Amino acid sequence: MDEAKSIEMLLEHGIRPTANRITMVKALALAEHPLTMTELEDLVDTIDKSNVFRALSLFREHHLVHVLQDGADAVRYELCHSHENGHDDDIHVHFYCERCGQTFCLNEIAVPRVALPEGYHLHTINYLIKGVCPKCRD
Amino acid sequence: MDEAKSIEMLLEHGIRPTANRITMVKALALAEHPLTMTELEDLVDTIDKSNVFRALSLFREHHLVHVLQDGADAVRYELCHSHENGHDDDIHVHFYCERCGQTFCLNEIAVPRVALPEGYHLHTINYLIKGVCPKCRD
DNA sequence: GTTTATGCAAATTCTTTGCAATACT
DNA sequence: AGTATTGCAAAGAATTTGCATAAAC
Repeated sequence: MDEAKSIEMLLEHGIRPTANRITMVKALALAEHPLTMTELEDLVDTIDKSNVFRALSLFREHHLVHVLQDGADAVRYELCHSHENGHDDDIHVHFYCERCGQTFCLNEIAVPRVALPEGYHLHTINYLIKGVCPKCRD
Repeated sequence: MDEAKSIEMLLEHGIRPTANRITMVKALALAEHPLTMTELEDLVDTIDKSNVFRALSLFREHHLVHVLQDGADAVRYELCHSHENGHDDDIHVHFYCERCGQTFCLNEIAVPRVALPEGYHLHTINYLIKGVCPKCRD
């Protein structure tokens, strides 16, 4: 993702596009997988982890990233690809390979909905499949 | 859950029923919600946390408990209610209330399946809905 | 008597906060 | 000037390991 696009994304979400934040958005966009905070820290290693933490919190609040847990109980962050109404509309299925430990986005697969009991109000859904990926299947 | 039932559950999963483990199974069974390791530690506070940790790891390996993440990115443990073929068959929907922070098991709602791309092998699914529960809805 | 489980202490890792310095408007 | 952002350091919390003792078989 180029500079201009990163800045645009930040502005769209009401976040001031500082140099660090732009760097972080680019790193998140480049990674094919959702990143842990630690992985992101390593990718942008000029930026202090406290700042990475605070920026990610900000991104979350403004729905620029969403959060998911991988099968190894780690928290991972991923850029939201759509965000029309304050909700995360791009809730898609994630796959965690128990052999290689990688987390994949299955962007093409939409999360199936369930009928919630009376009174429950849905905001977003995390759908994570654990298993073995094609590469590890052999 | 009574002593005998707890022992039976442990034995069924090939785990030696020590006093501590029985206590832990009872605590997990009594709790209506999935518990974090810390919560379980507090419930069984005569047992050291290292032992709680090791027992939970053992329970996981033997599919006596399964793991899920709540909406606050905490790891929670819950007794498996069925376990016929080495997989968790009782994969049901969980609901995390963003207002009160509680995690509910919606036992009656089965997790809908998706068609996985070629080569992916499914083992289990985590389905977590985040939103607002009836009590917090007012 | 050998293996397994336990408690205590401590190491590790991950997350979060305080605060002074810097950059932005 | 005034507000927002940043880096550094350090605090806090959660998880994990080493090792010596105790319990189970």
